[in-house]
Amino acid sequence: MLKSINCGELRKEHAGQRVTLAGWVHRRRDHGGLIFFDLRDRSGLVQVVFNADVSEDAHRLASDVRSEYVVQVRGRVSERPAGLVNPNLATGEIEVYADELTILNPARTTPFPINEESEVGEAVRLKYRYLDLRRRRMQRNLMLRHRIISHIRAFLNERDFIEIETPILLKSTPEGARDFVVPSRIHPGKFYALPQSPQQMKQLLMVAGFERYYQIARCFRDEDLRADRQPEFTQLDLEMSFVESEDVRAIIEALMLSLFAAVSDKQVQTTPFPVLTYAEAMERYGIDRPDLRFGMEIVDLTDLVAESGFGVFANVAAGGGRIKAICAAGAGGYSRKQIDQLTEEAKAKGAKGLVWMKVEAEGLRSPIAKYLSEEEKNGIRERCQAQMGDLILIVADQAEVAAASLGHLRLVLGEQLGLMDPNVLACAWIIDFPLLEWNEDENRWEAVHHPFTSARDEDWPLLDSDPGAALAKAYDLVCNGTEIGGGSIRIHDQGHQSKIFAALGISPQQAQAQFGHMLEAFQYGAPPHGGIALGLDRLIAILADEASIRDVIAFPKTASATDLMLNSPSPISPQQLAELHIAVVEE
RNA sequence: GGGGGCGUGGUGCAGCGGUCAGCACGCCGGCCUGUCAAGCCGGAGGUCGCGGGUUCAAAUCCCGUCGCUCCCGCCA
Repeated sequence: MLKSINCGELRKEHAGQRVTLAGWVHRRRDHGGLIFFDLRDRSGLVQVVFNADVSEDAHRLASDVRSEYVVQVRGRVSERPAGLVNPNLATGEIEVYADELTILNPARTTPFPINEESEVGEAVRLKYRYLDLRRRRMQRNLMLRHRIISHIRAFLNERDFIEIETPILLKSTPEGARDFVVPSRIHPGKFYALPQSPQQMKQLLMVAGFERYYQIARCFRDEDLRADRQPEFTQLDLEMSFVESEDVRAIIEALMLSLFAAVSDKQVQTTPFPVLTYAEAMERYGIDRPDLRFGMEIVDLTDLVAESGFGVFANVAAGGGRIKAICAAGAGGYSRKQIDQLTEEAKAKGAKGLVWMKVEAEGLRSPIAKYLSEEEKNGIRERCQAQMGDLILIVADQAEVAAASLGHLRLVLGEQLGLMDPNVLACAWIIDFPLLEWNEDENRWEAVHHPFTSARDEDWPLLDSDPGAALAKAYDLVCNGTEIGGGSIRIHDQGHQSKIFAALGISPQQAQAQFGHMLEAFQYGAPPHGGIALGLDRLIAILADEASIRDVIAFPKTASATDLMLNSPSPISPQQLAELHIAVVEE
């Protein structure tokens, strides 16, 4: 080893010891005859002192050293004199008097500072990702990521789960996201697909009798990117045999609580995690992944204003729509401009307009106040539990539009009013999702979760009569308004699976071609089973207080799915193309 | 596919028709034995992303384009 101890581990009790350190020069302070280095390795910083009186050679060499040089230092650990202790440094009670310095490797001036937390444009960070990763923020994030994944493995191993790897070269399926495909050299014109998730494989592992499987699985989806979506991302993929929804949720909830306690100072808002039905979430929060760190729930005013003198309310109510509201506590002072912005936000989600009411000493102040009776105004105020100084926002529209637009406004206001406490983890389960949803464009039913999801036992007959009303044995885990996981109890018999395929408009021939292996497997004694997949990047980002999952991934892609360091994707040679039987078509 | 924001020395930013491309940090040189964002003195460094247009005059206005980013669509 080129070092005897890590920089950041040195403490007062090491005083007097002779040590060898190796690391990067974080910062250099040159006082002429006296030179200080902050020497950095993964463990942290320690101050190294070069005194011309101690070693003239080392001191002379030290004056040539610059930031980010890789050096080896030998010297004696010494307690700092009184008054020279640095309380901001873990190693601040000591320093190392160097008598020997070796430059292991010099460094060019870096394109951005490594030794400070200043903002740097993301393009530059990504081009020099290896330097960005040297900075404290990314070191911290990736070490947190490691601790989280280690904890998950230990927790599941302890509970008899078996980690099994599944193929990266898989088969393309029509359902779901766009596949990344890999051409076959051996089979002209044929392609593998990268897994969107190991869904089918993990079910087949249940058929194989492993009973409890997990995998830290890389998944690939060729869709457009977002702050929380990368073309490749990591899931905790998990599957269990002989379980019901509650069993899967229980083990994941226990895992989450144990994980949070182990790696985070954040407070879990509610345990056990609240369980909301999808319908309830949509009704109260206008979204299927509500941020439960704050209230401001959506209330329904339809019954109060159905006969209102305000024509819009009466007409919407008469037309089968709903009049819904949220009450933003303390936002009664919002300016005209601020309310206009809220109106734009509501319109972006489909609302035709936004009615506002300010609760003031003289009563409700609102452009529509004059059209409302005292009874209506009092009713609204009471239903909204509005206090003096609050702002009530009302949308009258089809139920879905009213809910979606108010759900969006709720998040905008939650942000503006500072209601999203970053030190709180508000987790919840969302259950009873619809099994199917109607795809207008393709004029057919689609699986909401995936085509292997079981309907609730009592809902199977609905597939024939009212497919949209059937609810699934599916569950999502939501934390602070982010969906961090989803799963379901699967279908484990051929009959139900065929019924789903039929409902999805997949012919028996198509089903056989695409999913024949699954249907066949179900005939050989498939156990009842279910599982879940957690988006680890999102979970880690929440725990790391990062807004983008790029900041918890070592080498992420840009929003346009490129790698600025590798310059990928890139063309391949005509020889490679020929071998793969691929012709590139110029557009 | 669509909409918004940004692009100016190495980094972060200011300048948004005409003195002037400026500030901070960094970098280079000098001085300096107790700093820890060391200090002091001096210095170098930019075809203002790229292309076109408007104008007597463009970093500044317009069009296009490229890159980064946020959002919508998309993401079983």
